[in-house]
Amino acid sequence: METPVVVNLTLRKNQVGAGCSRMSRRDITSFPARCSECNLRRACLPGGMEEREIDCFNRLVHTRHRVERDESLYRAGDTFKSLYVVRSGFFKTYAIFEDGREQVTGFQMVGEIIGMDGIETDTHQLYSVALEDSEVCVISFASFEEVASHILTLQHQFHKMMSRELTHARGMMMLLGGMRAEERIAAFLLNLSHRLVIRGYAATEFNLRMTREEIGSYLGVKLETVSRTLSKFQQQGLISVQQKYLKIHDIEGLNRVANSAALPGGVEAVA
Amino acid sequence: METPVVVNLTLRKNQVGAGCSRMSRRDITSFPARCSECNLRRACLPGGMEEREIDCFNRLVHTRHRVERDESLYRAGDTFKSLYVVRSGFFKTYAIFEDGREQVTGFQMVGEIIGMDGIETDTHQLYSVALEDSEVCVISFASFEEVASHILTLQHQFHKMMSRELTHARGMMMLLGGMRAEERIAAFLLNLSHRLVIRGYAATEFNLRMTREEIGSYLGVKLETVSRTLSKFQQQGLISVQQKYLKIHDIEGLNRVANSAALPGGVEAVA
DNA sequence: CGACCTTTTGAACGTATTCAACCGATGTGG
DNA sequence: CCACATCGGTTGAATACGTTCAAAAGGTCG
Repeated sequence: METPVVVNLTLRKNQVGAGCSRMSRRDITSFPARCSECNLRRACLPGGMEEREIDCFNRLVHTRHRVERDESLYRAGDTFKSLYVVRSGFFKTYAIFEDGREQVTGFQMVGEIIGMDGIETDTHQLYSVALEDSEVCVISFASFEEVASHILTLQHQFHKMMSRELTHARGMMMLLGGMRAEERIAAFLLNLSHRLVIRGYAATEFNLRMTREEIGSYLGVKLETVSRTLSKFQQQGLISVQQKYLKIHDIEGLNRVANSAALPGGVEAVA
Repeated sequence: METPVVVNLTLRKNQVGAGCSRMSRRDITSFPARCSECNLRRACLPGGMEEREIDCFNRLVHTRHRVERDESLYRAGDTFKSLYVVRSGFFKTYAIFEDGREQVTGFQMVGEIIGMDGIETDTHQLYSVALEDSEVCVISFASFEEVASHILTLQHQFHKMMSRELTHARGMMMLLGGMRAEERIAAFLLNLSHRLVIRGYAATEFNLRMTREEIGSYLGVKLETVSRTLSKFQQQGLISVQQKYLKIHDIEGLNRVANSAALPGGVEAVA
């Protein structure tokens, strides 16, 4: 990476207007709240850093960014410049097969990082789209690497986050390679619930932000199978669903369904 | 990572004898050939580094290590201390479900890195086993991070390698989530072939180092399906197989089978 | 309100799994 | 060195799971 370390406020400036659903310039709100005051700081990149270091890191976060529902954060083929941390809202990433089929590769909620798919080739491999009105913090990757080389904690934290991505991907490989439809869907619900709990939300009651088709695409089953399975879980009294609204009645029961082929490391590692 | 940067020559010393197939001390050959003279250097971690930097990096590689067929390089639960680069031979990594089932998560050949599954938690998540007599270079990760903070090229190269791991894992997610058995197996063969070519081996003729069961586990199908599919490919004149020996007759034909659901980025990204 | 999209549910179908038998290669011990 | 046990691989037949096709209901948004 030869890029000089300069502040890049005009993020993706050449791409505005390239597509109908791209981010437009007015969305850029210059200067976010400070990282040291952000309540996501523990889970975010500065995790484990000292006050002084966080201030230093803070300089990397040039912009906060609004992304409306159905807007792209980036697209496959876009030049990779930045990582994004979800500050509010909900995203999906997906890839497109040559034959046009779309496969969801992940859902990201508050505090999670988006954009690592661009690091290898300096070009994004995936599409990232907001599933609801959202906000992200934008971190210039070149600057980030520069700073990380001065702050070992940060470097290590980043390696851990990439490693966590890998763990997650591996969990998905195991889910897709070794679990049946019911198990996958149970694991998926438990994972969602788990991630919500961590963020202080209710564990057993939430709105699905994605469609059945997106869930199915992510889990490697058809949307009809998702629908049928959710109905079945409802009949069994494990959950209740009406459209996007989902309530888990028997988290232990779901665990039993998922755990008939459970992964070591539990729910975090899956889906 | 609070670990002080010290040379750790007595790699995994407390674990010798813990299991029957562990590496034993006599396997440690102190000091390998120099990285700058290694013909893997381009593809390996020092990729893109200058002569001077490579020398610096070279100091990280404390030991070369023999691992015999069926021996573990590490096991899930082991403390993570080092990354390993395959210098010769062939490995598989796998995870074990709670119910005892084993799932292969990857095959590694010459020049590929093993061990990143330990970074997140400082504990290995996977098992790594040699499928034939092999040799690895051992890189202390703490020292590595230290050095990487001084050599931006190295840091960036490492980020790229982790990112490549992610790309690969994502490719597998797509393969497992979106392809049918025939497609998976075709993609797998093409991927093997591709990786061999890169390393200067014949593209169309090689010995499978793994069993049908391991292939199946990796691809999310049963061993019988692997066997049947290989037989079918043979009948179609695409390949010929006898036991482990495999010859590809029609690489384009295989491509067509795999490409009925091809991934963007081609064969590299898959399997 | 009407058009469209998402979801649900049913029935027929197809692919991969399961169960089982058999073959061949490999390796060990008498 | 051969006999035998074991492991890996192949192949067939029955089964099960998830898909596909189809129709209709429920929501959402202009």
